[in-house]
Amino acid sequence: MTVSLYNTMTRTIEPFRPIDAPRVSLYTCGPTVYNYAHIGNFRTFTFQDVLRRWLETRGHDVFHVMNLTDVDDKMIKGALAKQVSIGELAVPFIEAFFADRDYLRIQPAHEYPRATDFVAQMIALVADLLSKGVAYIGDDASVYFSIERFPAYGRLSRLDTRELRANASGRVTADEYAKEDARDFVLWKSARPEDEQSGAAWDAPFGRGRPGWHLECSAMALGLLKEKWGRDVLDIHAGAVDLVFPHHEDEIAQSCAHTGQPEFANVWMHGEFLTMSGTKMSKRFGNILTARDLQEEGVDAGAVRLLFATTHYRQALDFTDQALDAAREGSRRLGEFAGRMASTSAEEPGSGPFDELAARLTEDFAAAMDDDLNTPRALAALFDAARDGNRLLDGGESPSKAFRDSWDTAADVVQVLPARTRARVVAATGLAAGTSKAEAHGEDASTTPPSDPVEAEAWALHWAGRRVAAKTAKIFAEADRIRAFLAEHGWEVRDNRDGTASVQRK
RNA sequence: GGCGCCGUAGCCAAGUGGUAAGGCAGAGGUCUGCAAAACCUCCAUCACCGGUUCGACUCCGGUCGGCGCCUCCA
Repeated sequence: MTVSLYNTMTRTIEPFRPIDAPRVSLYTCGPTVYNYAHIGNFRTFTFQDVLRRWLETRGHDVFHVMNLTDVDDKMIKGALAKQVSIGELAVPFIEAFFADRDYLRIQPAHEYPRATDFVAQMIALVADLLSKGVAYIGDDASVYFSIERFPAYGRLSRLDTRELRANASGRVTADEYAKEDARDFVLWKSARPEDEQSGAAWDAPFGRGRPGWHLECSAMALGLLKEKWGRDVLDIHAGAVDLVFPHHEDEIAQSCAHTGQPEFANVWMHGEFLTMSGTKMSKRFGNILTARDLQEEGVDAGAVRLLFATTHYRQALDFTDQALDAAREGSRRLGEFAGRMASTSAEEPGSGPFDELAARLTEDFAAAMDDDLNTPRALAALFDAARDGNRLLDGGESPSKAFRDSWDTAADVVQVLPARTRARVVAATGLAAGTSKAEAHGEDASTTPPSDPVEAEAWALHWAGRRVAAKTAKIFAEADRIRAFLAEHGWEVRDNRDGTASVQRK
């Protein structure tokens, strides 16, 4: 079996054939760093993360580039509002983006080129397009790409089959267009005073100005790929659906006109939107939820990723509290099982039934993922394995190495387990490791938890130990009282089958 | 106006021309001092109307409803 992916260019799912296997070049459109990225953005980045992880699991050597857009209208506007340069505006938001990425357990790309670091390459690209005659300088001194002189234009978004309505989205400001054809797009915008003021203007042979939006991706993708592997065609280019037109369409035009290749990328992948109460999450609608909002609410990234993974990446996903709660609970259950399995000895050879489970999990998970990253089905395989695995554990079977490996592989690709899977265990004697005898008798047991997380856990374990002791002595009222007391402080106590107890922060 | 997507149980969500994965919630059990966890059982006929077919949720046509894109939005 090989991985099959839906290609927006052909509108079909096709077997993925790298140009130079096992090498795979992956270019994904990153954030514009004028603000915090919202979870709609991160849904896309998470889908790309799953894509990359699965390709790597399948043995591909992935070279992943994600650009950071640090020069465009929004950057300039934001910089002017804060009286800083676009470069200064970008720094904190890039840092925030990386922090959010780490929170969501998205693997770092190999390269995060900033548009402003590639101005020289972009200028060279524009110069080349001018010399090739597919670009021209308009009346406003900006440089435009001529659609007319690039007949292949419009293949990705099927432009030939539709008619464009001028400014149908109402998003175009009153830009005067000094273009020969309404569909021509800008490669290089001549400098305006506000560009100069925010540090967004560069000298170029064809006039001082700044790059058009689409230009950076072509310049950086081609530049880095050439440097890395000497190639000028990408294996996969991915982004969200709103980039199909015009962004990716224009990238193709620029890039192919420059390289002379028939394709800029062999596979184009686009993720659907995340909506909030049914409408697209967008800064312009004000219905924004950021990753850090969730983090501050104490939502584990595993739950967020499970929520994302329950819907196929090409389907719209409506973000609701109820859906998030469901994902939290599911993630918790998977984590519970993983924790149970981890607490069994890995030394034991494991039982046959677990080997059968392993075979099924491996096969079902891979089949689902190979089928255009069908994460909902892949999760079903994971949940099946957890259920059946729990049943085997209940029956006293021990997990085999094959099963552990299969589980770890699957769990690693989707990353839907909670970060904290295991509750610490306190022994049946009622004494946690390191607990002194005096403490066990309660002389200096504090009734308020320490603020330090490590000490707090020791504190909770101490009380859990006292509860076990009370239970052993059949003083159930005391045992119940301690459990309620710990619950008040956010700790859950659980009795295990073997007479031990565990604590976990709620 | 053009192009396109979607409508499956209380909620979320896969899926196949032959009678519907999985998750959450709910109900009833097993276990348990209690609780939790875990496991077991139960819980849909796939928006509506026509058509094609031996047979459609799955194919075709239409209706209704929701959503996206249409020049710098992930």
